[in-house]
Amino acid sequence: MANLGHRPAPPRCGLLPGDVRLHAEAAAGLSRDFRLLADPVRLQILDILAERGGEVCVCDLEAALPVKQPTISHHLRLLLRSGAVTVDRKGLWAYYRIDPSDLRARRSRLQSYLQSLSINTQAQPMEAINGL
Amino acid sequence: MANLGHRPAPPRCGLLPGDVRLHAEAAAGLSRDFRLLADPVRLQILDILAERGGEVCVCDLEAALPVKQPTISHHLRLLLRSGAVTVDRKGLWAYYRIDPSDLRARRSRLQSYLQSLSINTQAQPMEAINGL
DNA sequence: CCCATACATTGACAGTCTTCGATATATAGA
DNA sequence: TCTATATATCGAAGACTGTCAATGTATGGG
Repeated sequence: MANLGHRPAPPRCGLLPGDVRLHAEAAAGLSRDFRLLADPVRLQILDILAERGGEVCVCDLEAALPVKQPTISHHLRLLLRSGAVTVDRKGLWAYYRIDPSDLRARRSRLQSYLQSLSINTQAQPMEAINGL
Repeated sequence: MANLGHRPAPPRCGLLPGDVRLHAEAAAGLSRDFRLLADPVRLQILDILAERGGEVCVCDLEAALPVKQPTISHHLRLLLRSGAVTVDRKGLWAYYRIDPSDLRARRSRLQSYLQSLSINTQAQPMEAINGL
């Protein structure tokens, strides 16, 4: 119905129906993971938290980063709500730290997506992927 | 000059000067990498390109994805300008494919950042990291 | 109590991003 | 040359995001 004589016989145009290997739901979840890391300030916050594991208060971050305190609190809330970091409040201070198990899970997800991208670009046969 | 008697002796507040392990420039570059992958449609496009390595035209993507053709062209342009994909125009069709070496470089960058985050969260002594 | 400090929250603004209709460009068959 | 198709581009609308001043909340010293 789509090829009535005017098309120059496209090699495989319109062959994909509506189902893709990575369906919309999984793509949305993955994109959320990537989006959390798609901001330079958040990347720096996580780096500082990792560098000094466990004894970083907000004022430390404020001193080290090029943004004001409300902005840092905003980013920390995003990191907190996504589960990437935890808080430990002591007196006036709030000590944030990376949640190691969450980080592992997150890295595993991103890695396996990026890995799946490169399987077929290395000129490997399809059978190697279908086994996953 | 900052501790004049009213501060309850904060453990290490304000210790970080202005230099962080991950400086702003590197963080900006990394965040650009993550941002490219921070959209579900782009993730699906890359997945489809990887699944069928090399013979995917825009109309294939249009048939498989939940967005209209101008949107797909827009995302393809972003992927193209960042170097993640290449085009091969033949007649009416444009065949996009993943650039394997760019993908490798990109994955290596993201991986080494995520790796650096987890070193200190595994309860390792500081000396192990200072050696890097 | 009063005050200083650390951090959170609010509200507003500016910039960016995604999306799509409309339109343009290019290619190829008749 | 005329028409149909594939893709690109333009322009605008709407949503989302990062930023910060102002303000609120809680804690602790004097």
